[in-house]
Amino acid sequence: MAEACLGKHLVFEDAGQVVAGRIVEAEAYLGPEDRAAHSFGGRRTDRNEVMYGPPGHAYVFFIYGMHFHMNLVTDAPGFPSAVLIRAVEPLLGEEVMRSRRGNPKKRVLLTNGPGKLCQAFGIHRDHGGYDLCQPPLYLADGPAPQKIRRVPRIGVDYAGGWAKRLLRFVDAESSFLSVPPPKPTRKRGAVASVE
DNA sequence: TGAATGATTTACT
DNA sequence: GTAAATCATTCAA
Repeated sequence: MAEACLGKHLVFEDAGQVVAGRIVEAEAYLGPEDRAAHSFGGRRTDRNEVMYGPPGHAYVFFIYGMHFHMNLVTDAPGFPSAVLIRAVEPLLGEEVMRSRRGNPKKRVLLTNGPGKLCQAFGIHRDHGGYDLCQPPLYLADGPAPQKIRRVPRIGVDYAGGWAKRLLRFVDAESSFLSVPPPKPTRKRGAVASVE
């Protein structure tokens, strides 16, 4: 599921401005069993409520007092799994992104991180729960990456054994990744078939 | 009612 | 490389 998100185009129409990006990095969060997920333990709260709803919706949350993250709810109602969008490549509205991000010198700094891309897209708390199948926030088909790499997730070391799981999917050829892949290993698959 | 913490980013040493 | 910024949500009392 998370793998299928790579290459898709994330489009957001807001205030007459249209911004779009190609997803190059995503992480899977697997419901009640995943210690790194907000839905761990089956706790159903106001914040993660949307993860328990139908798939295809946006789960946006505020973290660290200053950043937003965007997820795609991926599983059936009642099972809280989601895919975190960690990085995209700018396609449309790059100037809008640039102004929102404070005119960074390097184009890559616009969207190479979860908090960065949300700021660039202008996504915030109020967009949580949006249906991603229709405007103003939606996904469109795009070319799949030629080389997809599975690597451990980022920033979830506290998750015990789950931190080692290869639940992060990246476009190996993209230069917009939030963190460069650890090793140029070419071996993939052969790990937990969880998705 | 109060304290702890996080799916991060940025700046500074 | 290390530390600070900063607040909604969560856990404890």
